[in-house]
Amino acid sequence: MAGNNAPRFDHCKDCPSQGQGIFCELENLALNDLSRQKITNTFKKGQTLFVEGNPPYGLYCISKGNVKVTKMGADGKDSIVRLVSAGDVLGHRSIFTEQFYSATATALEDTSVCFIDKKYIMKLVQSEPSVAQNLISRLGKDLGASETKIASFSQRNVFERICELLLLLKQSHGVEEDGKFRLDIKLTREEMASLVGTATETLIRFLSELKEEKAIEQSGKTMYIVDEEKLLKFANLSY
Amino acid sequence: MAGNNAPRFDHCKDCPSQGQGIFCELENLALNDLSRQKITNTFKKGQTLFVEGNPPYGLYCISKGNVKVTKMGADGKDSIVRLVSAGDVLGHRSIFTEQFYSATATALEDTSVCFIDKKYIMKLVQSEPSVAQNLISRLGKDLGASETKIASFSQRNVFERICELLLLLKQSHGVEEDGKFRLDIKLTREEMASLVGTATETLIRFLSELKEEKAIEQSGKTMYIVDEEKLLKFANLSY
DNA sequence: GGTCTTTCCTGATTTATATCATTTAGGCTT
DNA sequence: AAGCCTAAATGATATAAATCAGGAAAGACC
Repeated sequence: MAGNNAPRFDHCKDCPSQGQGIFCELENLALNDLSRQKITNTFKKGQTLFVEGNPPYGLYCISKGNVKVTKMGADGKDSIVRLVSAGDVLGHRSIFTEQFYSATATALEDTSVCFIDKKYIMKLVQSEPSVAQNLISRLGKDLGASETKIASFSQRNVFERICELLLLLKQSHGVEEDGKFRLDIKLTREEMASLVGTATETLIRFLSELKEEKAIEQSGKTMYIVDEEKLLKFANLSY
Repeated sequence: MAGNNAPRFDHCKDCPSQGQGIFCELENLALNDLSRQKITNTFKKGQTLFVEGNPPYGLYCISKGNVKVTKMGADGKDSIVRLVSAGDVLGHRSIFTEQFYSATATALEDTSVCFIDKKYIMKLVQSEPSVAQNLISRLGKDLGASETKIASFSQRNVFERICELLLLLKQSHGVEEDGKFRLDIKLTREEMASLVGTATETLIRFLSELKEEKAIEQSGKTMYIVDEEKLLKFANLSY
């Protein structure tokens, strides 16, 4: 209906999060209302959705692209504390804790994001138990992943954590392509190093080792998981 | 009314969590019902409330004592990922994610805990928006603390993390006593080391250093924060 | 009060990883 | 296609923190 260059107001029922989003259980009527309320934004690679220290404006639903969540360090060295992908929500932590954003969200590639006003999402949580429950579930999973990472820092060395990261990325962003798994996410070495909490040089060294071991492959910027078993063994994991 | 040795069914309105608990906004009627539903348990130091890998039974509300949440490592070396104190809830993460317990909860001292059945708390989240919202807020804060810890692992050295831990403990368990702050929580050196992700010997060395610097004091098993400013400076923090 | 066991503490040594310093290779831009 | 810039890779060295080892308190138990 809308012209070619008109702003797009896609309906929520066409969202790629379908089936695992927090609004999936909403009735048609409520979903229509939500669709009218939300605003669809696009962010280019490197642009920030929100910045640490600012007051939260609302909830973000990623419909396309990957986003990193970072916390600033004392000497300007940021750490990635979470990755958020299409179908995930973002900013849900800060809204309900009545705290300012405790981290910065930056687009890793060109992303498309639905924004839902704080007031509206607060109302929705009051009136729609399914939304509340899904938010609780989401936060619970995020907390679980976060605590797993904390334990990893204490219990595993850098090499093991790198293998663990590759396995996690395979799980969340792996796309099967003739036997291998292409990682459908664009991360620099620096970003990967930040994810496991090590120096960039150290990460690169171990990645080279994993290439020699034929556990991973690389073609241009894209990385492939070739031998998952090997990574599992290296990481001292069994999942 | 009840006899001296009868099991105790204290009413929720007498709970020490008052004012910050997740059930505070409940009407009298709902609170009475909850009080009848819950079971009050006691755990001695070292006993487990629940164990990693088991299915979740329900929600725990700590009414007295401190509890550590640990994740097992490959070589049997556990890491503490969270501390839970009187007024806090526990087990809330696993209930709604439909996952098994991803960690073990162990009493650090003799504790008193209210247990609320899984079915009942699920129902409560559906029917009482305030409970849902408080749970979201709790989880959000937990996630925030957890991600702060992740960033600390990447950005700070062991000495800085130890100072940070002492500051956090002062905030959560500090009791002012003639100028100093007594830490009202019983942690072994091994447990403190686990909290910052270092070796016990290393932690002890740095604690000795902090004693020499007159930043902390110790009398028997109890620890005192003497000079908060110094700790803030050492930790490279400003909060 | 004395033994036993656990926790705490200090010292010496090793090692994993950070840091510093170059080199190489990909991606853009013109 | 040549040049430029940023990211990736590798080598050499430094260092923070782990590990190994032994002793001193401090509780626990009889």
